[in-house]
Amino acid sequence: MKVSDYLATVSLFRGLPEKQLDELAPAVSIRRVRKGERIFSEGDKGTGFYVVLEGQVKIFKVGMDGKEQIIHVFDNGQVFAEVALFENSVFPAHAQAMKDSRLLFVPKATFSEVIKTDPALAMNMMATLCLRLRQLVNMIESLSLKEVPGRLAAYLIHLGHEQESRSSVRLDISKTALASILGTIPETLSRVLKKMADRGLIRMDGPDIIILDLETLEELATGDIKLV
Amino acid sequence: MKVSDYLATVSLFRGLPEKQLDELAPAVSIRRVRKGERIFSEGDKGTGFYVVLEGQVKIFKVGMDGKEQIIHVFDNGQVFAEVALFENSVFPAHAQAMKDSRLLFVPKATFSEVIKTDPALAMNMMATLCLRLRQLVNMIESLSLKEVPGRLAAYLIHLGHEQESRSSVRLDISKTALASILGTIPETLSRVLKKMADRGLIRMDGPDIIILDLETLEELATGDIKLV
DNA sequence: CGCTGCGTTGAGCTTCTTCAACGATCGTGG
DNA sequence: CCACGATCGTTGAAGAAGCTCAACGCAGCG
Repeated sequence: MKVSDYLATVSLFRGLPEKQLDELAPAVSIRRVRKGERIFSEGDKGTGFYVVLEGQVKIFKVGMDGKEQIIHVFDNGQVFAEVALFENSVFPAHAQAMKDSRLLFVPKATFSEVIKTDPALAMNMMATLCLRLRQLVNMIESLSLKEVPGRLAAYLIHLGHEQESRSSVRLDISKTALASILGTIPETLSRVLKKMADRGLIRMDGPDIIILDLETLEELATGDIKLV
Repeated sequence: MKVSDYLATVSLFRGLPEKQLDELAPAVSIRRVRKGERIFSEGDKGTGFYVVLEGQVKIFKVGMDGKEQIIHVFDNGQVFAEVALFENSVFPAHAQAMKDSRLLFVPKATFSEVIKTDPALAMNMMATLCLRLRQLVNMIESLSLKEVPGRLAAYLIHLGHEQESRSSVRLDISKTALASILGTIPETLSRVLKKMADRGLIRMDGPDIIILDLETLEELATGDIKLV
């Protein structure tokens, strides 16, 4: 598989003429990282951005006590760290592989050249950035306006939509990581999950969660009811 | 003052050839809103974006109990609601004037035309979006990793940098609004401010806050110490 | 086999919110 | 000009939510 074929599968590059892809291809490189390996750290100078070819990557901040807040988890085909391209400054958070992964690295200079001359690529990039903005706004809403059960319910529903399965959902991450995404700690998540199971809203089966009562979950997510 | 002169003062349009500005100018309109007036609501279709010529605008989400989380406050010269341009969908949050304001409205279609043909404008726009992204990431960090005193300390320091005054800081918003920005409620903010004043970290004087002990504030912001 | 990381459970405590009340300020209308 | 209501900020007391700390089971893996 050629590099330009990889590029073509990335939504960021969708619709780009082959000519442009061929221009990018020779400059990109593939980086393999192992589970747990740090990809970059907050404050590092951004020399380019990444595409996840295979594996899983988390973007996170660390509080002074060591507690992690996961900002984002990226899977196959997704682009991350584009922020570094436009502010010629530094990464705002850390990136670490959650599984053994293969990443495509696109150097800033090369990409800048292409994007300056290609409005379509610029439009794609802006769409990607806007999508990300939207997600972060929702995350802020969740963190500040909802309690943990509400956030969890929203997350499960979201996951259900993503996996197009109305009844069963697979967590593709550890529960510790999920806790961090939800802005809480494993103990609290465990208790909330248990409570949801007790109430008959879900059933747990290892990495799978079976949604038994979607309606009540939705009421939890909107804050209409509480999980007392 | 011509419309294109207004446009030239906006950082988003900085460096644009006059020709492009003239192209935009006839399509934009000025909208006056009064304090408290809703500019758009979450879920509204985005038909364009805005520039604050004069006044102050807040972007916020509302929890089901009516509690507000302010995502952003925009003052003179700032652009907001650009998100609507690229996803042809809806606004992710509400916008409301915090003071009587004059806004410039730039319709989506016009802007899209120009941006497609002008890489410089596209680059500016991406820089704006990335800056916003960065701010939101920091906000998420704050909300999930720091306690209220830490968030407040970080906010005051940030304000000090912005206003380039190391000792005195003016809140250009109500304390209720500040509470919402910090993801808390006025009562809690009031107590924390009082505690900081008691500890000799700050002194309050109406809308001004005098920073007496920047060093300790910074330790609070990083979580090194607590405000017990 | 023992180690390590993950998940779970319990007890106590901190932080923040809720609810209620009150003072101050400001704009408005009598 | 004063009185009134509304909004904002403050303060107190009580309660809820989630965090910390500690302990333990369990699985995977060297």
